[in-house]
Amino acid sequence: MPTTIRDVAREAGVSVATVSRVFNDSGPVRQETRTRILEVAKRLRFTPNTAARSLSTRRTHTVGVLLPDLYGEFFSEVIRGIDQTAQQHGCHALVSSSHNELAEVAAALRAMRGRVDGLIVMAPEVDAATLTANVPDRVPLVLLNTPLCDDGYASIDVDNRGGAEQMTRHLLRHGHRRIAHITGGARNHDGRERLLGYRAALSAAGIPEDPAIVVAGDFTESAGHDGAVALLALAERPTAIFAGNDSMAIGALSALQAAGVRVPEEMAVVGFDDIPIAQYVTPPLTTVRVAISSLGARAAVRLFQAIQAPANAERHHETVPTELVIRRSCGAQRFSPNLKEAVR
Amino acid sequence: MPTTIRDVAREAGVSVATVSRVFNDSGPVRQETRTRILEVAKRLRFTPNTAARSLSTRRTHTVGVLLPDLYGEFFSEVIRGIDQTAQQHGCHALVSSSHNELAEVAAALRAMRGRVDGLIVMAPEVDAATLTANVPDRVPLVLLNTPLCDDGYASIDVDNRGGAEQMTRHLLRHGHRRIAHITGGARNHDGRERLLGYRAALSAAGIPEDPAIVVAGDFTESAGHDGAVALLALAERPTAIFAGNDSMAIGALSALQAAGVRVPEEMAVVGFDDIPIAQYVTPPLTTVRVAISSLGARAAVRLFQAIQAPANAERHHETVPTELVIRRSCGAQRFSPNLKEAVR
DNA sequence: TTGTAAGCGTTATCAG
DNA sequence: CTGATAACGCTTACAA
Repeated sequence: MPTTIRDVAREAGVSVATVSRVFNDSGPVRQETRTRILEVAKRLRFTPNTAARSLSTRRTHTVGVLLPDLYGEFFSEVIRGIDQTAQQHGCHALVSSSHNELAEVAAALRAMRGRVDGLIVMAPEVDAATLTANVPDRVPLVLLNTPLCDDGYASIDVDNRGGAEQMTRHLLRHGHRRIAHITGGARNHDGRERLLGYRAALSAAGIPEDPAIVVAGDFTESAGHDGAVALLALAERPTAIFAGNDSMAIGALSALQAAGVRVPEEMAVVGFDDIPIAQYVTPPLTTVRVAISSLGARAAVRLFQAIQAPANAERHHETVPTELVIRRSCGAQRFSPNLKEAVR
Repeated sequence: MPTTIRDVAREAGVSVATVSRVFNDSGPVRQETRTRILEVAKRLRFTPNTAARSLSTRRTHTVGVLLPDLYGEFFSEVIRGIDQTAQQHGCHALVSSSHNELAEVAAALRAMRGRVDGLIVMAPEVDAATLTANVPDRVPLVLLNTPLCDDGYASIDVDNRGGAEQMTRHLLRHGHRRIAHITGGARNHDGRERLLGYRAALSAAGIPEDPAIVVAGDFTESAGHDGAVALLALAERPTAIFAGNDSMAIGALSALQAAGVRVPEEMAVVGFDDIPIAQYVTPPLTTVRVAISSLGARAAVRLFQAIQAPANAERHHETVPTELVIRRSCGAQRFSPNLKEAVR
């Protein structure tokens, strides 16, 4: 039996309405009354009941966050960005992770119904049908790194294609002609886009793609490791490995190290994401920087806009730019001596 | 105006009570009636309102998770463990991160009031007073890696001291006499415990601690990097660096690499945690394994026990064991050829 | 097996 | 400036 607004009202000799006004700054209350109420409330350790409040106001002050998986640094950065922004808006983040199957996403979406004021969905494999079938029309939605770009949803993603293209061009510029790619999986949006960027750069340079050096991965270190092992076994080895993300690049690095292949002298290795640890591996990783936590923050900001003004919320797609970060693993640092980028 | 239980009742020609019974499997309902109700509910896309439900039942089906910060892989693993367990219990995780200051913890704690059925608090610097002042007596609580061990709270932590002691002994056994330690910060519980373990092993071996080679860190890669740089500048260098966690060990590795100091030949480097990436750095990192995600899962399991049976919930302290993982960075692998531990 | 109706703790509308 | 009181949507005795 926690203290209720009624207890406070009785004890302070006022009505519940007045107490409510004090706690919500709605309507006028005489200063004297106000302090008395606040005093009583503190003494009684009163905290408004959230459920009752949201039943009445139809606001939960909670945003749902659907994540594909919680592995690695990437997601923890995203959550951080979201959570910080949410806190600034006096809201909480209800997270639900490990959803890779479409059915799981659907279930998670339904489970969020009524618990949240809005939803940030990061499901690289989600489709519009699943979304419309499981999200009530009224809850604002922001999509993060999903394939749906112009279907009338507010969405944000990283410039995967542009970043991958830029990285590939960078390698080409430094003389590489046989550049391998370890993908993020055929069904993953980010992975597919990065592959497309890689291809675009290659074809722009008039280099035909060799399927033998495009190996399938899944964004884990072990996939990167195995991918590199497979590439090393090739009769005609590539001179550079472009991993679909940093985790795989680090896995590749370890495989090369174990095989005695020097990086970058014998093989250049580059990644994507610029996770915090990237600059601390050996050799420091050349990669494509994505401002991960600001990606989350940006999604949250747009979500709150939509929550506050559902009517004129823009449903457009937004692309967060990427930036090439040249460190030592590509062997090209001397060409662009970006010294600030050296370890600390 | 989303569909309510009343709409469904009217449309199905029954009372709200019956609809409620169907949705909660409480009380008997004729099969025929049940199907009809379910049909109508589906057609009307009815979802029970969570707020109303929890106002009535006093259950939120949500557990709060308070985290000190969301950096690095460690926390994302913890969340994953918690979330998975929560999902099994039909619950959600409300996470709140970035709380390092005591005042922030207090605020976050208060903000969770009434929104959660229980709380998992991971605040390495929290004290009993803050807790009791801000958590209603009734909500079950599980403490994760906090200094409070026997104050009548249910708590779990890692065997920091034992693990650190074991690691230090391992280094001693392999001939090291001058072992440096990069700490996790004086105010951090885990960091302090690990330091204590380090000291215990040294003193058991009759080696006096040299304050010059115990440098302060904060669990970030850059602290590890800077710590290693400082150690290298010493007139009398250590022969081994025991970093308080893997992130710092990786930072140290990068500093040594940059300074041209070979690991493990000239300097052994070891860490703590065994984050997923540890086996993929160069050289693969010798460390102390903590089953991180099961740590989170374990906390969640105990929390649900307490939620289900608040009366006889055990308030004891639980220590999760650690395990020495010997890889190459300590230079001792030949002594215990734990080959399965080689990369993949 | 089903219905009625009294809460659950707030907010908000209207009077005063 | 303050007080009654009707929602808000659901659960749950208690009746039927």
